[in-house]
This record gives sequence, structure tokens and C-alpha cells, in this order.
Amino acid sequence: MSNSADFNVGARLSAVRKMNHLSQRELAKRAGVTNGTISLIEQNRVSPSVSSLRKVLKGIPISISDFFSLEEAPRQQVFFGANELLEIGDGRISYRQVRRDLIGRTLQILHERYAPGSDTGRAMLRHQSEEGGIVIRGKLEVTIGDQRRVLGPGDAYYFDSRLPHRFRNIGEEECELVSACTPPSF
Amino acid sequence: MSNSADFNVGARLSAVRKMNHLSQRELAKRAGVTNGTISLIEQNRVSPSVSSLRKVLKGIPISISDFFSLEEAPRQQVFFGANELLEIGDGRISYRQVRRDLIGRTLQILHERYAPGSDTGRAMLRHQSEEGGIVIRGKLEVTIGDQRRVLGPGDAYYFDSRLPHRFRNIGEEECELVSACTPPSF
DNA sequence: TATTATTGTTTAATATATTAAACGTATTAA
DNA sequence: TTAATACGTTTAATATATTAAACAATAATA
Repeated sequence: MSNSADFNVGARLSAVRKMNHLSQRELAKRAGVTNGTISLIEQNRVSPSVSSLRKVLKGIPISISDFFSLEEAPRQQVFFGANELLEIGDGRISYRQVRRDLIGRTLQILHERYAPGSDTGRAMLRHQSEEGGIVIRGKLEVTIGDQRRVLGPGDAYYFDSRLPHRFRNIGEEECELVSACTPPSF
Repeated sequence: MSNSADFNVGARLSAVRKMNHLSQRELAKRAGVTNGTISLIEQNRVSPSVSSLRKVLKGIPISISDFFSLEEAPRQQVFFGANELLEIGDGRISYRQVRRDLIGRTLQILHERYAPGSDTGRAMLRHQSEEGGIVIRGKLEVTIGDQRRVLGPGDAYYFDSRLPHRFRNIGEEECELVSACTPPSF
């Protein structure tokens, strides 16, 4: 039986299967399980083993990671005026985040500005995530793990954010940068 | 038993548990399962049910979706000079992608340029993903679902990319934009 | 109607996961 | 050394998932 009902594996599977126009029997055949299994899973009367769930999802096909990260409903607000972004800055370093809310995203996009001499300090690893960015204007010294480099306009970085990292504006001019991170770091 | 060995649930769990400085017994206690269960799972000698895997992951804690999207190893190249980005453009619209490879990322960051009059046409829904961007320079008409708006410098958008969408530069000036998308759209 | 598919559901038999307790090993303290 | 503690592993008993086959309901066809 299942206490995964709150995650609603059954409803998700049913929805995904129907989106792909498959009957329980068709899916079962492709996946190499019985139709009874599909039925019981969709009713949340059993909690499938990971191995059988993977077999089932291969028959659709959808990755198990996508399966578990499916959103229930699409979003509504899609446009954000320049003055509608969420300002997070502290004076020296400012972050302007696309979308005003702090939850319900899988992707965080920031318009960052670094005053001359500003420094993020050293940040340690967060949850599993990746991030990257492109410098638009000015110069920025970026340290990632044991690597360091000064980036100028058009230069970019991309790394696994489990690595410790640090950003410093060592120039005389303000530095402007657009970055993205998934999942959001705050 | 398990044919999920190829996904290496065991190794992932073991790694995640150790990253959080938990012993099998400590994790078991937090999760409400026995230490034997943790041991068997980590050895890939059983394929846990989704419900018990969720219980275990709650003890860490990590979401099941993050768990399944964990990367195996950190990346190496983290800096990209302006001339090292992957040029994907076709003359009218150019994409400069952070990182030169087309696979092994969870996040796609693009520096986009739209010539006056250029148009992406209508793109239909892809895999589950979200995307957003910020206009740096120029003006861009963005259509998402049944909504349309002209965005200028500092303006932004963010949407569930299952919605059909379209970008057009209707101005006299080149438009410059940084966007991010997860997972990558190409 | 009846017939033939096709759908999702149910049930007893079987396979597998999970438990509870014991085991072996390594480390630390006395 | 001995005792005590903590670690991951193993095994028989138990709980649960999965199968195979029958069941019931709906729709299409003759």
C-alpha cells in the first residue's frame, strides 16, 4: 500500500499516460509490466518500486526526474516591467529578480549590479544546482573552486554551484551582469 | 531485487547521505525506516518503493525530484571568454550560448541578438521547462499564449514554456537580451 | 440485438521489499 | 587488554508489490 498518495504518483501517472494517448494495456506492453500493475498504481493502491516505476515511465517515455517535477498548473503572469522586478540589493550589490515571488519557480534569473569594490564573500555549496551568467558591462573577478579569472563584457561563466564561489568588482566602473540559476539559490 | 542499478539509486543515496554527514542509522531513525533498509538500498540489492524512498529522502532532507536529477560529477571548465561561447545564430537572430556543448547541462543561458524586423515564428511546447529573460538594449515584442507586450531595456518575462511563444524585433534598432531556460530547449 | 474489441478493475498466487535482530568490524576509553 | 560504542552488513520472518487471469463496463460492428 501507499503513503505516497500525498504525492499522487497515481494521478500523475494517469495524467501523463493520457497526455500521450496510451491505454493502460498499451503502456503496460511497452513498459513490460502488466496492465493490472498500471491500474493499481494509478489508483494509489500500491506504491510502485522505483525499478518498476522507471520501467513504466520508459514506456511513455518521460524521465523519472521530469515525472516528479511536473507542475500541477501553468503560471499566469508572464510579463514584468523594469520596475516590477523584485529588488533584493543592499546598496553595493543589487539583484533584480525576474518575478516578485520567492517560491514556485524552478529557475532564477537575476539582473545584477556590482558597485566598484563590492564583494560577495565566499559562498558555500547549496542544494544541487547549476548556475551561469554573462557580463554585460564593466569587469568582474570571479573565483570558482580553485580557479579565478577577470571577466569583461560578453564573457561568461557556468558551474556546478556545489563549488564555493565568489564575485568581486575590482574595477573603477559599475559592473552589470545577467545570471541564471536552477534551482533558485534564494 | 533491482534493475534500477543503472540509475544507481544506491550510490546516489549513499552520496547524498554522506554529504549531509548522516550515518545509515541516523538517517533511518529520522526517516522512520530501519537501518537495514538503508543498507540494502545503498547496495542496490533492493529497489525501494516510492513511498519508502520518499520517507528516506525526507530524513535528509532532499526532494525526490532533486534526488533524481543529481549530476554524477562536477564540471571542469567554468570560464568562457566572449569568443568561446557557442554561436548558434543565423544572421538575423544570433544566440551565443554559455558553454560550447549541447548536452550535460540542466540550464541553458543565451545572449541573444535580434536584428530589426527579425522574428522567431511560433514555437510550440517542448518538454517540461520554464524560461525567462531580461532585455538589455532595444525593443522586443513578446507573445506568450494569448498575451502580448513590447519589452524595453530592463523589462523581463518568465513563463512555463509549454505555452506557445514568439519573439519579434519590431523596432529600428538591434535588440539584445539575456535569457535562461531549464532544461535546455536545444 | 448479439458480437467482438477495448477499456479499467479485481483477486489469488507469487515475487519482492521491509523489518527486527543478530553479526562482524573498527574505534575509543579505561 | 577489555569493555563500550558506533558503523555497515546479513538473514529469517513478515508485509507489500506484481503477476496472471478473470471480471465488468463501454463502444463499435454485423
